[in-house]
Amino acid sequence: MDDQPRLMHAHAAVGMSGHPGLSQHIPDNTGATDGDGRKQDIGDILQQIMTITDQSLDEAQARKHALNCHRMKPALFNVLCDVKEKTVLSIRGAQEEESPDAQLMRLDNMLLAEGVSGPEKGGGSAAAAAAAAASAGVGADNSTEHSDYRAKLTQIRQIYHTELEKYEQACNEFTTHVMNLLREQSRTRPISPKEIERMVNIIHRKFSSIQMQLKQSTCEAVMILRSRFLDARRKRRNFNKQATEILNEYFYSHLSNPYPSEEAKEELAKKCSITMSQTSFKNLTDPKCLNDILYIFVSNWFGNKRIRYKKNIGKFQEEANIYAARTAVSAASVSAHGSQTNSPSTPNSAGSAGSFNMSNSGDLFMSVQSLNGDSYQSSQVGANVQSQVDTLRHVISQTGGYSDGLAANQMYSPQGINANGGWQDPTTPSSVTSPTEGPGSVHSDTSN
DNA sequence: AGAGATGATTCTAT
DNA sequence: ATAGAATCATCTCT
Repeated sequence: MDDQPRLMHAHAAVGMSGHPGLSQHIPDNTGATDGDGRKQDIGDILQQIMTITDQSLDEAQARKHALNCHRMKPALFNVLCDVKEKTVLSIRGAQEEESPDAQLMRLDNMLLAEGVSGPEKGGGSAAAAAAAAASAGVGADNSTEHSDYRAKLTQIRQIYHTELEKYEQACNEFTTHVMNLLREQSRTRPISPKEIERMVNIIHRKFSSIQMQLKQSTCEAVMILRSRFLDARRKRRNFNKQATEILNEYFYSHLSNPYPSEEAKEELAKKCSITMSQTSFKNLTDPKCLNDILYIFVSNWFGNKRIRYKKNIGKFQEEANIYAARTAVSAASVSAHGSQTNSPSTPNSAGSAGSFNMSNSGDLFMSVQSLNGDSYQSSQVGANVQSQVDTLRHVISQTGGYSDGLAANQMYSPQGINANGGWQDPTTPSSVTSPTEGPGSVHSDTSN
């Protein structure tokens, strides 16, 4: 601290000796013509400046006035400004300009993507909207969740904009205030306009770092909101029984190629939506939205089903038998009806409960029919499922010569599952596979 | 409470 | 873009 006066002394003395305009004033100053006298004079002035804060207010005011009126004041002021300029620059030069721009840009981009900053739009980003749409189908109170999400996002948006406005206003106010203050003080201490400008920059930087914090916490809030919302997506609700039956029936009746085409999936989604809309999705009023969601559900369901069936065929055997038998029963009933009504190709839309509306009777049943022609008796139509299964097993074991367990296995996957356990040509939609199958194929899929 | 079932998600390959 | 595979997370049943 005590170095400074001496430093100022030295600088001032050196600065002034080289100052072209100052030498003119000096002889008038005290009447002294030698350099020592000048130094003495400046030293006095500086001394007065240094001690000005130690004095009482009145005294100080008087001194201030005296100093302001002093003839050498402008020259000294300029010199002090120069000196200060140089020292301040050398101090600041090193530490300025580390750029937080990259992070700020990232935050800005994110806020823009999330729909917090930028033009107002309904539900935020595409991703968030998709998440919202997907999750809207999950819970019973899904649409409430959806609007909840949007409401919270709007809330964050509002808070962000309010705070941003506040910061901007505060920044402007503070800048103006500081500028006025510095301008005011520049009358009594060496403050150049350049320095004021620099101070304004410093203030802006400080405020922009605050702004960055605001942006950061806004981003965090959005992330938290989103993660909470995405978590809600995992909250699953099982399909109801009818919907599962619809899907299972399709699956087991297309076991050789359980890849429903887009249209088939849409139709399955529609079928499921009838039952689902009354239970799990009763709050989802938009049928288009419901179908879209169910389409995804159907896709998921088939994906899971295929993989799990393939992994453990034995486990699903019983289920396969039941659905095969059911299909057989309904198909037989159609066929029986057909022979009576002379319309054998009529699709079974009134068959077993919840059955998918397809003209196809299913792989298994077609196998049985083609293999056994007249052995499947219409008198058995309406008999209980178990007896149907037994009959079918019996028929298969007779014609195929497989043992019971193996027969069942072979029953459902003769054409479809290859040695690797994969279905043939999984990418081909089931609706277009049948005509290209081999001569021994009995797969018939005329749905859609 | 724990096991198993099941829908959803993510990653990789095609 | 879609399927398979692995995995996660939740639901349901015992």
